[in-house]
Amino acid sequence: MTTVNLKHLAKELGLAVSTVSRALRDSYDIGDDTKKKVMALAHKLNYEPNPYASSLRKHKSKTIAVIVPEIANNFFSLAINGIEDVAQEKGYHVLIYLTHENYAKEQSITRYLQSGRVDGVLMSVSNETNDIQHIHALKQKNIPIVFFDRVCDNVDTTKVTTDDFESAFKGTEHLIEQGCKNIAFFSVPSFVSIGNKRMLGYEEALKMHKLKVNPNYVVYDTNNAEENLKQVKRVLSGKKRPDGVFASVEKLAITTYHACNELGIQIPKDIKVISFSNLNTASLLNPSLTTITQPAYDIGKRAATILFRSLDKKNATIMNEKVTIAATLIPRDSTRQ
Amino acid sequence: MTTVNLKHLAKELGLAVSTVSRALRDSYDIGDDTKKKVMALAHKLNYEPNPYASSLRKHKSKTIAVIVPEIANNFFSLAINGIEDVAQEKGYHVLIYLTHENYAKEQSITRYLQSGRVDGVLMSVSNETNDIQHIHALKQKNIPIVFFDRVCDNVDTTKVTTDDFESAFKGTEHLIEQGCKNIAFFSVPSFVSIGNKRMLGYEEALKMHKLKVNPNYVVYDTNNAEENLKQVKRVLSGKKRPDGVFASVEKLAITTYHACNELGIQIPKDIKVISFSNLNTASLLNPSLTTITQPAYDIGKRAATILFRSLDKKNATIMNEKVTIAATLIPRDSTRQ
DNA sequence: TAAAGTTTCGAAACCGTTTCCGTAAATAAA
DNA sequence: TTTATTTACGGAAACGGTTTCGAAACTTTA
Repeated sequence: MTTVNLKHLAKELGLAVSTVSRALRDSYDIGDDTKKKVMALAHKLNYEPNPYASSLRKHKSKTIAVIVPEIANNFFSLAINGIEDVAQEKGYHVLIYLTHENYAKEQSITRYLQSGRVDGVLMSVSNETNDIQHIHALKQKNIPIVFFDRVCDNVDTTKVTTDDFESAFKGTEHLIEQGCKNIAFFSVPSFVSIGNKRMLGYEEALKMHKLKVNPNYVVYDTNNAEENLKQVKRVLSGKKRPDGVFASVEKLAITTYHACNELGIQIPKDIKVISFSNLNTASLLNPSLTTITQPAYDIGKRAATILFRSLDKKNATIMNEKVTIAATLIPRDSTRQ
Repeated sequence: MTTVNLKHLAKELGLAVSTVSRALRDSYDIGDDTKKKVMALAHKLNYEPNPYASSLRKHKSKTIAVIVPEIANNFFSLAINGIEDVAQEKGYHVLIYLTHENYAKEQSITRYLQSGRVDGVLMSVSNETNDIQHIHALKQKNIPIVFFDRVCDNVDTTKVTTDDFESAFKGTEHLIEQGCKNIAFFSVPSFVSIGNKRMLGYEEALKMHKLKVNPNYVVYDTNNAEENLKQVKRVLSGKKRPDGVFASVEKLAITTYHACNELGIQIPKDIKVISFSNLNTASLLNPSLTTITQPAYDIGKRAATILFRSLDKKNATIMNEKVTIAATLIPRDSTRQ
């Protein structure tokens, strides 16, 4: 009930508040025996320093924000896992904010974070985010940001991603090697970093193999499951049905499976499917799904490590660099010839 | 850079800090025109109140902690989704802590939270948690806790769960109806709330149908994927192989699929499988998996709503009640006769 | 017109830590 | 012994809000 604070400890020990404070943080100018006495009483009374008082005084909260589009998604939940692991190790706390792929929400969240509640931000932008005013506003308040996966290329900071271009290129090439000639591309809008890079990799592979890019084969995530299914079915039941699908996001691979089930299209006989995905059941699907698997946990861990390293210095400056971690292509039945 | 605070606003307006503070919070005893002036300037200068100063003074942080065993898990990520949704709506912030099913971690987290960093806690205990001292310590600091899914029955507070006993009963009965006579049970340790209740439901169904409970058919999650696979394979390759598997947690259903693949056991011909699961690809598995699906999102939402309702009152008291939300059994191919 | 009430605002205390500054005692140097 | 230096600690300001108390200025009532 009556929460124990420095004043209580000080009174009980006949010391000054400042002395107790320094003793607890093992300051060099406090005698060893007083330190011991203070520590002992603090431990006995279960003293826990008030983080708000400390943060107010120090202008440091030992807290970061993680802003992601969604959490019920294998990639993001794994990334958060990685983030939380280093956070716990470094003594940081992590606040979670979901944008639900909604730009307005993303804006109001970043807006709020200018208050100084967090020391830094880890972020994967929503697929509606076209403008970066809100990001710059945060940076101007000296709050460092590290992007992961879905980055803003024209913001000066570190971005941790997979090799999206190369992976998309290889994935598309894999489909071509398996005999596909008409390859559909299901993705997020191309102003989103990953949408753009993966699209470019896909197109490059097609060009390299003298296949033509068919704009009718492209579907963008609408952020609405039913609408997505409708769009995918439209493409798969068009007059010239594709014989391969490159899904740039897991969600649309699932949609493709459902669409094929409904339309009676057989994978991989009629159409082959490959997807960026972190499904841990990919090998158990019917048919098992060929995936380009991103090291989601490592990406989160890496991004967090970079952020914390900068936060632990006095001048929290973050390099403008791109950190790329390779994804791995795991061939399975969905692309078997 | 130079963060704008109340003092700046006050000086610029020629008002007292207290006046500005009250104007911004629309206090009744400030004139309308001064209010407007204050609001205007605050908006113009992009003023964001310092949450730490406010929390320090008010002893309220508008922040809750969510403590879960893991996050790369469909149930928990969906639950967190529900939690974050209401939190955002109510203007609360959510701190995430992962225990990784580790009791020591759970202890140190709850220990730390006694500092008053959060106003309340939403929690699903680890499967190592046998003792509840750390929970009581939190309660004695007047920090309300609401449990969800994995609860502590002997703590006086609200617990939000699914109807674990009934669901396990029905799930087991479903296997029996599909012709199973020797049903294995793969679960979490039985001192965990869900482990216990689901086990009882399973046993009750067996008794009701005059089937005997075979302790050799029980496998408990060891928190180690390889070990789990070994245990499951041991049971599935024993002299008297079960013809049905009730997986109390999704993870072990996946393990069962892998084990069957490796051992050449066919589902559902040789063995039928049902599982508590929130896999959104359950219908796409090979074979599609019969699931008992918990309304994870709703559970999170419900638990959060209850917590916030109590926090918004002055005397944060939480009823000692059990809120039960029904799970739904979705029959699929893995239990087809 | 004086007394009473209302409206609108300012001064200052307060929340719990951290930190700057100062000082008395103990030790070292001259 | 006197003077410098170190050691060990106390006092008080500061962080940025919120809240209590009170007091002008203005309005209403008798």
